[in-house]
Amino acid sequence: MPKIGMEPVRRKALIDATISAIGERGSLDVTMSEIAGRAGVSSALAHHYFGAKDELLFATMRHILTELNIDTRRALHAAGTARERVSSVVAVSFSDDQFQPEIIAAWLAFYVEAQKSSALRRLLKIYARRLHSNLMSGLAGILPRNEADRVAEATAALIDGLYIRRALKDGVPDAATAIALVEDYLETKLNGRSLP
Amino acid sequence: MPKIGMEPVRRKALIDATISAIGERGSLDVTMSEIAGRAGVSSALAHHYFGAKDELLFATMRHILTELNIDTRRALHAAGTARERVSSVVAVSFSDDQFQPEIIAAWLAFYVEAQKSSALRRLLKIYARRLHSNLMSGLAGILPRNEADRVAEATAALIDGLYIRRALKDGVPDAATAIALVEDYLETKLNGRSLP
Amino acid sequence: MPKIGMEPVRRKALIDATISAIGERGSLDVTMSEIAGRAGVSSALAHHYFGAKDELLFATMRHILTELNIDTRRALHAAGTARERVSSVVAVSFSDDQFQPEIIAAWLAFYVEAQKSSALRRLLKIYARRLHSNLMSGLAGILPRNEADRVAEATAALIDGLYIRRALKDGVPDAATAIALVEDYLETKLNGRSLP
Amino acid sequence: MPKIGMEPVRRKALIDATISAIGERGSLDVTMSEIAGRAGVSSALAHHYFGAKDELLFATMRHILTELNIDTRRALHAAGTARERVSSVVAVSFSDDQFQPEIIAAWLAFYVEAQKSSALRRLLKIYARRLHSNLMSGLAGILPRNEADRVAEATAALIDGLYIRRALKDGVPDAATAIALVEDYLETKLNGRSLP
DNA sequence: AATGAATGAGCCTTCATTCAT
DNA sequence: AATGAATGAAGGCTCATTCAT
Repeated sequence: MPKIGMEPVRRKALIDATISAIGERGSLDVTMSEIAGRAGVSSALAHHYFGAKDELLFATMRHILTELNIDTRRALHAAGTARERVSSVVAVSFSDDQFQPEIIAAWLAFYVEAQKSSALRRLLKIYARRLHSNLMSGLAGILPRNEADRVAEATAALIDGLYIRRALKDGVPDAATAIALVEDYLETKLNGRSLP
Repeated sequence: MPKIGMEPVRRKALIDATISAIGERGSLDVTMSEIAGRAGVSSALAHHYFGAKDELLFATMRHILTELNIDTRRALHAAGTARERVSSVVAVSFSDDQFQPEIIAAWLAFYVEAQKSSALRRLLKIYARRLHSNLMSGLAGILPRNEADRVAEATAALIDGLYIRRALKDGVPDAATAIALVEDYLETKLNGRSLP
Repeated sequence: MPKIGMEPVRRKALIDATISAIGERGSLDVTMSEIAGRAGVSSALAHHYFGAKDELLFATMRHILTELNIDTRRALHAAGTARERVSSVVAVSFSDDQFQPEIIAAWLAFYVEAQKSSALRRLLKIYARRLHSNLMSGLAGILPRNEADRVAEATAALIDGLYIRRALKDGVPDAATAIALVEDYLETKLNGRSLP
Repeated sequence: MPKIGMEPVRRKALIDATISAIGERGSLDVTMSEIAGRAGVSSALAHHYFGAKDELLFATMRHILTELNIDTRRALHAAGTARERVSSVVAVSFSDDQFQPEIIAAWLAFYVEAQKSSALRRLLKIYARRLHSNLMSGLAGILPRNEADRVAEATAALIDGLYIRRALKDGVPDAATAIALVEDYLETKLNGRSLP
């Protein structure tokens, strides 16, 4: 077997391993050895490719955000009406790819870490801004700007809130229930409304 | 004067120190020495009173929850109508005592830690249940049980979501805006409704 | 046995251990564990008292310099004439306490480390300045300022040079020979001279 | 073009890179990667040609010594009288090629490393012996053997001492001053002397 | 001839925890 | 009631070195 061009393979494996490790431990308190072990390589190699733990974590968060963004783009593209745009954004947030224990745990852990790391904070702010603007891309066609803004804000908070509650595990809303809750809110707010 | 009856004083000081340390660092990654230092005692003493770091953290979370509960009890007691009961629960969540950076950071950090510690998880579930039942104590007088349940669920998620978004700091909703968002949601859902 | 007031004891033990470790290895490439082990404590304790390896090394160098300075002070105090002052400075440099393998090796190693550490460099410069001024305290009474300065410079270089050559071990000048060489130089330069 | 006969080119490049790396860092604590990088090759290649770091360092020291020896040979060849021979040896030691920060730092670093490595120690002893015999090749024509030996010893120590002091940088003797100091010493010792 | 890939070993450092006083 | 003394255990990171290509 040729051993060339391994870099992208290893990077991907390490990021995946990071997600699963964080998911299992439920926090960023995972060792580089643990991560490297899951990826089937030595911890030295993880350092070789990412320089430091911080950077591996950062790359992982960025990866998650990128995936979310890709999914969202795709969903928005498939949406027809403004109303559908809004729903599709919500739907992606609770899709099987996103709303799974490991990703949720990672998400939460990164929120905490963001308190210390300005790089991570920046990343999460980008996510927040994107979510808002994605929601607005639909809401702006239905409600007056002002109101649309407020509804987008609330919807985003609702999504994050459902994520955090999901983290408590057992008993709490599954994806379907979560979506229903958000849609119910949207329905109430948008009911009978539509810009002329 | 003999130094007698210091225990409650030290416990309180250590818990306060824990909150402020967590608030400043933004995570539970604070050392026992750091906490003890803030409380003006040796780390050995912290162990003497709490046994282990876990237990100090646990006691701290319980303290925060207890405070929240006391505030809520008081607010509910002062509320007249069912509608007021709902609003008072929301108001307490965003009161000056609760919605401050240190407490928010601690809150978030505990959510993450709860993934590992079942004791903490239990505590947070109690909080979730209490919040739900407090909201229900008002909503049940206005909406049919089923619907009330759903609104309570959404309201709780909304509150938590606003907390988490506040953690990203700058620019994000202050207490007044946060309350307005929740109240707006409630208004829409309860508008014109009232059990006969 | 009471275990209080150990700090000065441990600091001393650790510094001594550092000197002997450096002396044996012949360089600063000694591990904290090695040093701590020689001092009969854990490496964690070494960090507890000195914070970091750098600081332990720095403290060690300072210790050596301080000892040298004390010895020199004492010798100068005992010296009668200006000529005797010069000789006493030289004598101390090659005294049993200073001119021993361990100290010489440490000395040399610190010179190298000084290239990287400005703190150490400062320390060694202080040593150089002190040596010069100590020599001058005698020479100034014998030669005109200009010439005295030059002789002091050469004497200092000679001393350092003999140290470095001693580091190569076996065969090379022992203390007596070293002193003889320096004194021979001084004799030639000072012969028949004395300020009126 | 086939890349043939690269060996000598690479060896030279690696040795030069080693000197400059050591000179910059001020110690032998340079990584193989750093050295290889400076030479524009991979660290694996450095191992390919030199086997191990030790050997690269050894080869580097030998290179420096060889250069010094060549320069000295040439200078001695050009010298007419015995007195000139002595001066030419001194002059080479402080020539632009030798008395430059990088070389001085390397020199010093190697002295330290020699404590551990007997191979290096042997090398430095050869240097010491050569320096002595080169000086003697002049002094023996002027002073009786005994005295000549002593003066050679002192001169060598003086040279090394001036090197070490130069390592402390700023303010300390430049080449001209260094030479003046040594020549002044020689002048005093040789003044009016000459073997019949 | 040359290198990317990979690792084992080791070091500094941190920290919760214990214990004697 | 309180603390200084002390440590074991563990983690991040570095680096010389090897190997397959």
